[in-house]
Amino acid sequence: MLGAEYYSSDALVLASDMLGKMLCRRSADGVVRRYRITETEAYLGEEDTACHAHRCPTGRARVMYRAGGLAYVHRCHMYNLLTIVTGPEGHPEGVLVRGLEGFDGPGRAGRELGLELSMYGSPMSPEGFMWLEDDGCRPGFTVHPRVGIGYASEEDRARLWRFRASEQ
DNA sequence: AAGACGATCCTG
DNA sequence: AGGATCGTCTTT
Repeated sequence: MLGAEYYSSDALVLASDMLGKMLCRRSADGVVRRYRITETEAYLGEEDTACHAHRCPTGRARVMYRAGGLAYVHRCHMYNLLTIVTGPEGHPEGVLVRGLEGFDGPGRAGRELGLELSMYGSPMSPEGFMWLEDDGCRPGFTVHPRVGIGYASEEDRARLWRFRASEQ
């Protein structure tokens, strides 16, 4: 089980590191399901014009300003997406979960996890709804531009901050 | 109070 | 290419 210290690194380091980790979800009936993370994206601070917290510290992204290890659940169209808050308090960053094994895409992953907005800000720990476990899997990966951020600056759109685990 | 838009997905 | 569909933010 990965504890609070794990989430204190920055989102760029953690986005690739989370590939292959198990995302564990305990549902209301107590059943725990585990999903391997296959795709992520990093959102890195106020300077990142693609980040929800860019010049907007009081809106829905306010949880990104807290110390890493919390769930930032937010709605996009009809789907709830999961971003895992990372880094130190006061620096808004996080890792968007864009794919789980068998559930490609952030919306599909969120739907499978049964994400609800009431999980906003909950800790990534067995005390909360979800947590991460490391079972030793260390996949190779490829890097890509982030998706769906047409509103961001040209240089931020060009950053290769999306990470996909290689097929094995 | 009303409108615009989105870190998406599905269908045709 | 376009519709679904709702929370959040912006504008009246």
